[in-house]
Amino acid sequence: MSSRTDAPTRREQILGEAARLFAERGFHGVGVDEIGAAVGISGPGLYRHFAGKDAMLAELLVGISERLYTGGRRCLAESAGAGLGPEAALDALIDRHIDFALDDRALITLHDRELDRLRDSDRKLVRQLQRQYVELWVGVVREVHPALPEKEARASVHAVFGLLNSTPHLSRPSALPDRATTAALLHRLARGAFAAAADGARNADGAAGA
Amino acid sequence: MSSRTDAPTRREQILGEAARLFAERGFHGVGVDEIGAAVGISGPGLYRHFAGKDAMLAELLVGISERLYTGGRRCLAESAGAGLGPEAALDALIDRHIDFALDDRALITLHDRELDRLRDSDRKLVRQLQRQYVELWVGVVREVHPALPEKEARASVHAVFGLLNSTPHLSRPSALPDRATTAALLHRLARGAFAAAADGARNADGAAGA
DNA sequence: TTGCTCGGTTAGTGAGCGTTAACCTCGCCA
DNA sequence: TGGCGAGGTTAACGCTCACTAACCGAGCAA
Repeated sequence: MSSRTDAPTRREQILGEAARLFAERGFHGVGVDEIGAAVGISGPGLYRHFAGKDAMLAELLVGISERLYTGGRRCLAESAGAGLGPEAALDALIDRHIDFALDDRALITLHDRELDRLRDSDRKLVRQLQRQYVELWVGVVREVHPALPEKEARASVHAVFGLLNSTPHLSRPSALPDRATTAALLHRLARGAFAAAADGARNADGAAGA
Repeated sequence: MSSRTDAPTRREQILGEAARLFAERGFHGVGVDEIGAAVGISGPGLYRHFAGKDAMLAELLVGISERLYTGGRRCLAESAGAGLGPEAALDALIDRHIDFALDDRALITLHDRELDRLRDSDRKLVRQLQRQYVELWVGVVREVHPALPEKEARASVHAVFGLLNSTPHLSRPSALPDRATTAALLHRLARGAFAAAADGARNADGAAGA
């Protein structure tokens, strides 16, 4: 009984600020002194909590990949457990991902920006989790849209991730409508994209001209 | 009579390699020696062509922003000149952006990743060009889908950029279908996304519940 | 020939930064 | 009360890296 939005431990506090700073200025663009200052201690004090700057990034990236993947699995399990069909499952996956993109913008940004700064083993782990997460989506998308070939489904999933993850790239978030409207809009965009991909694949099936 | 895929000048060669390297490992992750080595000269020889590392990044980012914006304007002008409607104009914009995303993957990656490494004046310029480019799209999208409110149209355009720019993020491009198929797929995804955004906006107009 | 510019070279410098060392001070348990 | 570990501090080290200095050889014009 201690983890749920209790007072954040020092480690968590550091990770949060590090994520924000890394997302803002890039891993190499942020010094340890800055991270320390952001949590009120200075510089090398961080080494009481982490082995080094790399370790912070690794923990962030592995953490988010795991949360995305296990969260996605839980989504599908719950949806199946409730006897719902693939449409509802896809909706649930999309909504969960949108929550992530809107709530943890910094982490989303890091996720596809700083992956190659990791040690080989960590990078492999993150890549594997990402792949599994993608395959989760591909499976559901192809249940909803059986006409879509697997390769195109996978490319579509990647593209929709780009779509859903686009809001953190905005310079000033004030340009967005309120959260609920934005979430609904992103959801519609994603569903519409998948539907169009499948539609086009069906039409192009026999007639591959203009 | 000297620029069109003639032998690339040294400057262009350097810029090309720098773009590739920056995209791969980030601006701070690449040393000048590496860039030099990539074009066969070593290290400080670059300073005969550029004032510094920053200048290369600036030229790359300003260059791509300008090409996107002026390219988009030309698209619309040609489309209007041919007496075509907004649907065709939107298709042309999308296709042009897809060409960009597929041909200049490195530049697309840099474009939204390293913008804050620039001097203030350059960053302002790039931001302004980006804004103008977005507004180009917003105008056309709202002609095609008048039901879509401006704020949502703008957010949708940003999201679709994320979608179209997603392919460079792929670890290995071999996962994609061939270029023509990919381009067609991306086009369908983008159009489908816009259509769904507009559709939902129309439906949600009077009934804002579940 | 002379001499200048263009585009290289290698050596060196100075700053920034991740990391470590050495030390200090609470709070707590025996 | 005495010790000790957890979590800080400042100082310093060493490496990396952008950039500069000094030099050089080809091409070419006068």
